Amino acid sequence: MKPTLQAVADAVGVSRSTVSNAYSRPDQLSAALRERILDAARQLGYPGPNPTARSLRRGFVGSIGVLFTSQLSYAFTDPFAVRFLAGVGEAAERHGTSMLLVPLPQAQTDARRAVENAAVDGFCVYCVADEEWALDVIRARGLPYVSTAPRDDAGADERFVGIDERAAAYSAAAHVAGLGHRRVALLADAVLPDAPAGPLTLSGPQEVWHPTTRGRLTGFADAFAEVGVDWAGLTLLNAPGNSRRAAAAAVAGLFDGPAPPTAVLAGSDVLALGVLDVLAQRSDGPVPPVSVTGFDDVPEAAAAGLTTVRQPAKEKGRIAAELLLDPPADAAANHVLLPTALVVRTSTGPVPRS
Amino acid sequence: MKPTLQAVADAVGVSRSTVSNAYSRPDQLSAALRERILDAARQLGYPGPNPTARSLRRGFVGSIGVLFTSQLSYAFTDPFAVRFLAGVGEAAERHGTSMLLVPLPQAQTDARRAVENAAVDGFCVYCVADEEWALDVIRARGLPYVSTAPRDDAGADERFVGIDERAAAYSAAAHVAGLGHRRVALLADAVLPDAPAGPLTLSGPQEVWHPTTRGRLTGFADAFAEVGVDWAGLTLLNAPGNSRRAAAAAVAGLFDGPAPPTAVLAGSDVLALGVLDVLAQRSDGPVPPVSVTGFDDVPEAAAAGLTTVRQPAKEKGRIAAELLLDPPADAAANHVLLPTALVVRTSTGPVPRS
DNA sequence: TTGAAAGCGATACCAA
DNA sequence: TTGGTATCGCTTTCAA
Repeated sequence: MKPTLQAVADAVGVSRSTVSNAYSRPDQLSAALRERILDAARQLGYPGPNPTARSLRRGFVGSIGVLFTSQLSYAFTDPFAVRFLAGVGEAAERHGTSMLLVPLPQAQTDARRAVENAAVDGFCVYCVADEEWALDVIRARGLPYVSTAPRDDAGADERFVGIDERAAAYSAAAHVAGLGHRRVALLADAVLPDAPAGPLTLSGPQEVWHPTTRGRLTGFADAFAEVGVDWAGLTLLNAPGNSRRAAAAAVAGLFDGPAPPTAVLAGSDVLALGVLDVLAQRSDGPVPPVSVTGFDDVPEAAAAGLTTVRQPAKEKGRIAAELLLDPPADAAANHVLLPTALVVRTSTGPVPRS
Repeated sequence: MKPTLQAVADAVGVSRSTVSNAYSRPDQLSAALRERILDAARQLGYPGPNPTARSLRRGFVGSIGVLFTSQLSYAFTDPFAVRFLAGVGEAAERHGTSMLLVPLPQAQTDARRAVENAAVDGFCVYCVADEEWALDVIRARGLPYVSTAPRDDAGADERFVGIDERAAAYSAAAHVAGLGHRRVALLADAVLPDAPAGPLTLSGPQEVWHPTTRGRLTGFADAFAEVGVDWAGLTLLNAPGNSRRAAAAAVAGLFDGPAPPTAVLAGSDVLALGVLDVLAQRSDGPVPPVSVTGFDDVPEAAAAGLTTVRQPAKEKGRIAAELLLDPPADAAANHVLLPTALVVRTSTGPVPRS
């Protein structure tokens, strides 16, 4: 039987309250008595107050949840997600708070249950797919949360950290348009739920399912509309899962037609790198170069010479956690927009004369 | 006031037990009643049983802790650690268990407190530095744990997953020795606690502080002893923090002497990459090439052409978590040794004729 | 400075 | 199938 606080109290001959105070409120008893209690505890092998019982009584846990609306492995596989986590960890560490990573089962019902059962004081929601159901549960639990995906119906008091997806995407597309590209493919994750990898037809970017993807595709479209290429003139490709492999699958055969695109704008670096993988393997004779852009500026992008839009990944995580751990009094400050920057490298260039 | 289970019971006109059963043991009541209860709960905005109260009563939490005896940021920065985490996540996901990442404050006392307070059912201990104190706390709490560092006094029942550090390191060193190198530097993290970056003198590898580092350095020494280079003939360098930067600091000036080493054996890929960084920047005239080996075979190693010892990172994490989540009945199976393999790339070559 | 008593919100046994 | 009752281990007024 593991010793409890009661056992220590009995051993020393004081009440439970006093032992509790010895741990949590040293100023409530004499230093001597405290020492005596702590000694007895050591003697008995009492490991300190049971965390769960303490949490129940106190009403808070001392840890924040990080929710990835996807497989948990995504959190450690996607380079952007990893840097986001690093930021959360930094803030959590400074705050003396733990991070709980909650895996979500595939089935909706079980996933809800998982969010309901997470012993946390709040959530950072890293949105990979639909998250509305998760936010519902979190709100029902009365827990605070910070979202990183733009939400149309976000209340003014909703805590958010993110970027201006549309403007950021525009900057990349305007660069490519400025280089003269007109036959262009747009490649993104989660264009529609459950759509397979490959081309897709939508009547406009507003039909895109995922809010982040929607923002980026809209920005891409903005830039090309300005140079006379409307939405119908762009090739839209879905790459479910946001992986290099998905990107490769999505662009399969893309360059084999009579008038292949001269540029591919990807919704993430990971996808862009997947496209570069494919292009690098096309050694079937001299091929006109294809311009490729990414999004995020993950570490791998620099080595690959990828032109991309930089957004501060770690910062995003850090701020998300800080917004959760000590929310600014000023309501407006709960909505943070991070800066982005177009980083031009070697993966983009003028349209080749054919 | 948030509704409690009691409130739901009152609303439906049943007892608390029945409501509890509706959530946790559906087979204990009629489907009709269960529906009625769940409906009422929805109506009242009851988010399901309070996780903390449930944990207290049930005696377990449903999450495992991952302990990095270092800054939490290490977990997301070090490529090997990230892959380890991915493995843990995979197992946790399959098991429906959450992962708690516990940041450890610098001060020992606070760090102990953090381990005492973690609401988990067990720990995966990823050893970066001294971990003995943490294991003490965990044992006092009566919680199971899995260690990844070889421990001299490990009981037979201690769960462990790792590699034969010494033999693995030997394979790399033997390769380098076989190429003819005799003037060699060994570079490692945590050779001695609190030692600064740079050269260090020890009377033998058994004096090395950290068990993992000790194993690897011993393996290196084994190989060179076989070709007549004893411990005193090797240059030992400490690189605290296991970062590229630490490696760079450690080898500063190393190649400027009259008889510089022709090879550097690093205790990790990260350190080896740091050495390659330094070597790449030495553009002061034609320099004889220096052979470099790493350890781990992280993703970055391949691109850098680093000769290294591969160990299965993700596998290690996965098995650690599995050992924790459902320990094999067979005691011997609680001690898992993973295979390693020497991967020869371009960073090693024959000794240049000077 | 110390202790008595009242929960925190739920679960599980056992009886009905 | 359902409900009563006794905990789970601790914290926190409040009174002494």
